[in-house]
Amino acid sequence: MAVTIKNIADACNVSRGTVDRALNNRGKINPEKKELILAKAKELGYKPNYIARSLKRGKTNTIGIIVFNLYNEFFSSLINSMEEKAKEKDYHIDLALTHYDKNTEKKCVESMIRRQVDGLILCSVNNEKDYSSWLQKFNIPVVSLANKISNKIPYISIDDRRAMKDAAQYVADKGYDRIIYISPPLAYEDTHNIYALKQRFEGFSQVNMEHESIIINSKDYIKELETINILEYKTAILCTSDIYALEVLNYLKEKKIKIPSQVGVMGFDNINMLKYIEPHLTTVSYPIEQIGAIAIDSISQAIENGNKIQNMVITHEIIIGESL
Amino acid sequence: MAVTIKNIADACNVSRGTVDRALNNRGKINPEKKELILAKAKELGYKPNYIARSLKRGKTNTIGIIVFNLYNEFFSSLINSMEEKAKEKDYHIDLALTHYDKNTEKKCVESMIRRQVDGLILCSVNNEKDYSSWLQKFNIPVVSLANKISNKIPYISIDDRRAMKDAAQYVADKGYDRIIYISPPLAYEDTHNIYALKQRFEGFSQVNMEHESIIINSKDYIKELETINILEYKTAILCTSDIYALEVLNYLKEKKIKIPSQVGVMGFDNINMLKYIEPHLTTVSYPIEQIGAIAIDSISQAIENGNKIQNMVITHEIIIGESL
DNA sequence: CTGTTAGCGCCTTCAC
DNA sequence: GTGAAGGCGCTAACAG
Repeated sequence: MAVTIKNIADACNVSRGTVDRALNNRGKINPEKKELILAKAKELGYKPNYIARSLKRGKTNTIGIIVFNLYNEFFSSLINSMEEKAKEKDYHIDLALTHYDKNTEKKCVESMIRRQVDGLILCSVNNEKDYSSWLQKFNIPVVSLANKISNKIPYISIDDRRAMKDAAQYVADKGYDRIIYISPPLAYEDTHNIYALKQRFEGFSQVNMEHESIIINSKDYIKELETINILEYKTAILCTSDIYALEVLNYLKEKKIKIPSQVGVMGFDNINMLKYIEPHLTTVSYPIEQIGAIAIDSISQAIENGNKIQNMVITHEIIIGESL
Repeated sequence: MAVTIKNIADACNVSRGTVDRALNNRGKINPEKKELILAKAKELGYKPNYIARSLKRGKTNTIGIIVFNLYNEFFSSLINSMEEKAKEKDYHIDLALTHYDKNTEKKCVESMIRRQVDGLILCSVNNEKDYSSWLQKFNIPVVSLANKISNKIPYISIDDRRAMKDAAQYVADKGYDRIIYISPPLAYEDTHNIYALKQRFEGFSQVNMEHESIIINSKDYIKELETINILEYKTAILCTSDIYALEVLNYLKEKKIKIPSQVGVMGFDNINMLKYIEPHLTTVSYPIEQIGAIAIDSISQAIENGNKIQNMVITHEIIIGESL
C-alpha cells in the first residue's frame, strides 16, 4: 500500500489537515512541525495520489488527444509537440487512436469523458449530423485539428483550399498541362468527415489546366494509376498527402519513369522524413508542430480561464523540391 | 455538472445501491426498476466517473508508457501497437516522453505514480546505480524495452549482441574488409544507460575484419566521416540505427559516392519508412510492434494475476537490401 | 496555528 | 430485492 497523508499524520502525531498545510504550503503552520512533516514524507516516500486530488478538485490536469494513428509521421510530430507543450503547462496527455473509424472515435471520446479529461483535442472523421452537439454536451473545451467538425467547434489549421489551389497553380506555372489528382479519402464522403480533403479538392478545382484532370479517389490508387497513360501530355501527379506521393514515387521508379523529366510529383504535409527521399519531393508545408503547440496553449487557457477558443488559420508554404 | 449515480437515484426514487446494481448487473434486482434506471441513465446522459471508480477500486486500468520521443519511427510504431493491444485488453495508455534525459525520465515516472498507473513500460536512459530499486519501491509491475535497466527489471527485446554480431558477420561475408561503425550514444556511457548499444558493440567486436575498424561515437558523426578516407579498402558503414544510416546515405549521395559499389551501408531496426528509401537499406529487423504487444500482454497479466514477468528474447533477422 | 469534519462519486458490505 | 452507510485519499471550510 502506498503512503497517504493519514500515514504521515499518524507518524508525526498531527492531524491530516496539518500535514496538508505542510505539504502544500497552505496557511500558517509551525515551522518546526512543517520541517518534521516534510522530512517524514520524504522518508516514507510519500507521493500524492492525484486520483484522489482530481476527484476532490474536479480537475484532472489531463488533456485528451484523439488522432487517427501514428503511422503517418504527421501525427507523431503532432503528438510530440503537444506532449512537450503540455508538460510545460503542467498538463498530462491522454492519447487514443481511432484508425479512421468513427465508432472507435466516439468510444475514445466517451472513454476520455469517463476519465474526466479537462479538455479534448480531436482529429475527427465522424460525419454524423449531430456530432458537434454530442461533443458539446460534455461541457469541456474541444479543439479540432486536421479536419473541421463544424462551426461550433474551434478549428486550428491551414487554409486547405487555398493551399491546394496554390499547389495546383504552382504545378501549372511550372508548365504542366495535366494533373492526376490523388485523394483516396474522397471516396469516403458518405461515411467519413473529409472536410479538409474536400476543401483541398475545391482549391484544386479552381485552377484550370489545358487538359482535363484525372481524379483518383480509390484506396488502390497505384492500381488505378496503372490503367492510365501517365506519359500522355505533360503530366503532374498531385497528391493530398506525402504518404501517397511516396508510394507514387516508388511506383514510378519501378516503372523506370523519370521524375520530373517525364512526370512531375507533388505531395502535401512536408513530413520530416522527406529529407531522406530522392528526388526531394515538392510539397506543401503543414506546420503541424506549431498547430499542436497552439492547440495546447488555447485549450489550457480555455480550461483555466473559460476563454472561448478562436478558430485559427496558420500559413502554409510551397516547399520546392526536385520532383516537379 | 456531470450526472452522477445519486442524480439517477433521486430521479428514480431508489437508492444509490440499486442504481449501481442496475448499471453494473450486480446481484438481484427488480427487472422493471432496472429498466427504468437504465432508461433514466441514458436519458440523462450518465457517464460513470472513472476517477471516482479508480479511487475506490485502487486500480486505474491505465498503463504508463515512457519513451524517448516520437521522432524515430521505431517509437511511434511501438506506441501504435501498444495502444491497440491495450485497448483490446481494456487498458488505457498514459504517454510521456523523456527526450533522452534521465531527470525528465524520473519526473515522468513520478508523475505516472502519482496518477496511480497500474503498471509501467519504460524505455530507459537512466544509469543511476539504485535506479531499479527506486523503481521497485513503487510496487507496480515494470517492464523495460529497448534498453535493459538491470536484472531486477524484466526486459523484452532482441539479443542485441547477437544481432550486431550477425550483422557484422554478414558484412564480412559480403566481402568487405573494413567497417566504419557508427554509434553516437557510445560517447554517453557516463551519463546514460546505453546497455543495448554496448551489447551491440560487443557483438560487433567479435567479428574480425582484415583492416582495423573505425569507431565513430560522435554526435556529429557525419562531420567525423568527412575526416576519413572512406574509399580506402573495401569499406562498409555499419550503423546502430536506421536513422544514422539514412543520414549516411544522404551524405554519400551528396559526395557522389556510389552505394554499394564504392561503399556499403547497413542500418539497424528496419523501420517502416525504409520502403521509400533508395537504395533499399540492408538492415536488421527489430520486431518492435510484436514486442509492444507482448509487453502489454505480460504487464496486464502481472497486474491482474500477480504473475511475475519473464525476460523475453525475440528473434531478429537480417533484412537484405541493396545498400551492401 | 491546529484539529475536526464533510464530501468529491463510486463501490461494497451489512442489515432488513 | 433494496436501502443505509462507510470509506478510497485529498481538500477546504469551520471551529477552536
